[in-house]
Amino acid sequence: MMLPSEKHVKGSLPFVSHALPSTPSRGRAAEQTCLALLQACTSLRHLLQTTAFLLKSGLRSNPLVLTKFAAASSSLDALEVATSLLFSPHASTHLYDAFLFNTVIRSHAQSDRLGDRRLAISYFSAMLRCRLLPNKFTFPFLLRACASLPEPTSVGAQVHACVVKYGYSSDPYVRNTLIHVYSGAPSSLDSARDLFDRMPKTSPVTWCAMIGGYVRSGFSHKAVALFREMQGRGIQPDEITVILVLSACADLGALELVRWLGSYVERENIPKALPLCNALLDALAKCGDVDGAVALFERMHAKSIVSWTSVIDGLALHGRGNEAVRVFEMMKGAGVVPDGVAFISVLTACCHSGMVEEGRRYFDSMKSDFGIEPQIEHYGCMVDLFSRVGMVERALEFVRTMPMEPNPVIWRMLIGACRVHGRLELGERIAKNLLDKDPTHDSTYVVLSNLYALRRQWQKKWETRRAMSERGIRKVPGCSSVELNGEIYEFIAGDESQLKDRGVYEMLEEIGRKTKLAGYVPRH
DNA sequence: ATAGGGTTAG
Repeated sequence: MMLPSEKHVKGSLPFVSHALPSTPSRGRAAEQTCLALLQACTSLRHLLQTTAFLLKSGLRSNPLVLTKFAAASSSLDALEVATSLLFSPHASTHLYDAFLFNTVIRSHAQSDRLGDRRLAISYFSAMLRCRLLPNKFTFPFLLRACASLPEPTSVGAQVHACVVKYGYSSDPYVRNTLIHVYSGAPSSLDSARDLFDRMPKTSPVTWCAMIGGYVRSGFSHKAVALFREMQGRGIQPDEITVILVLSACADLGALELVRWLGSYVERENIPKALPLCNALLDALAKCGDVDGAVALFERMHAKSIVSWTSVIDGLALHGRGNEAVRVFEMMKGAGVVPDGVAFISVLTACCHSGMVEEGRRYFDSMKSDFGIEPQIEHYGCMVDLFSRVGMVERALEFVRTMPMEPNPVIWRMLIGACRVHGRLELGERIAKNLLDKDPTHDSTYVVLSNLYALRRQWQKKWETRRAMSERGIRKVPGCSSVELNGEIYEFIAGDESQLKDRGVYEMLEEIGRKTKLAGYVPRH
């Protein structure tokens, strides 16, 4: 039988397994064939067939083939196939090279499974154990894995030490990625900023790493401030900068800046790729211009699940639950399959508009129609839904049937429901329980002491306050922001200093008067 | 043969 040539294999896509020789020859021809087969792999089955060929041809010690094999496995989401071959007891590790490890590390770093990303770091250790030197490509791959761990800083700092040890600490790619890693957690934001400030030469990527870090760590106003600094230095924001700043605006409600960014994109002819349109759409909706968002949505020629979800969420957030549900149904009608995030948005819509039975139906349809296992956030939506309409028993029953341990967010929703609907003893029991589990959370104390105040149990209220201060816990003031004439102001509960002279508090009183006139009865 | 920053989430 003739050995299939590279041309033969490429021309016979999809895979033709009968073209495989039964007794493959060794050497260069086998290598070429295997590489071509790997390139043509489009399914797990192809990959396994190619693995069989690879083993039969004695190619398991060929670094080039192994590297391509790792890359092919990665794109087929079959990392374990690659690593079980690469790192089996029969493998001859002395033939490994840095390129192979880079490929394995990159594949694992890109995976959406947390376990894989942790493995990326293990493979780096394995690389060092094989006495291979990491090169300039290794660290950006490795740091990307660190950035998406739940604890980016601790692992990141260890990798940083290696960066220094192997002499890559002045490489701009590595430095940008380090800023990205450190800026992902509030505890290491200062380290990130320090690296950023000491960058000899910045690129738009450097700015984005820092701005994006502020957004991810929940410091959107700092993200906007840094964006202003960037503009002040005459650096042109690129597409990704705009996306990040829009995301900060969505958080801050900075509608004027959103509109400015929209016109900037038009003026500078920045390509309006889908993620940019989605960011603009979401920011408009979150900042209150839901109709503007819907208009943009209708103009967009390409829409993804993100676009639909942003619209649904925007409508839900502004109390337009019926429209949100209608858009969700339109999305399904358009053949877009909802994911877990889309379900959160439609459940939020039901929640904000009191649609209990609709919410229940959507919750059930997640699993039955789409095979999506509800996460704790979805259970949270349901608890919130029942709680808001006063169905405290039903909320409690729902929590009892949850397959996972309720988180503090859910307990606090229940406490809120108990308080609003007069189930004070029950609320007290839950709050005390929660306090035992997590004695460091500030607002649990406040909520409990307010419950005592409602029942006129002043002694207990005082004791709760004392326990709080004895444990050194202070209430972090609630915070929001307002945009006035293009400036963004922090708006902190109990601190009137910054906005005193700007008519903000007069406006607040005005709003308070109007809501009371409309029939609102304030409760504690 | 291989690099850095990116949109939705009670």
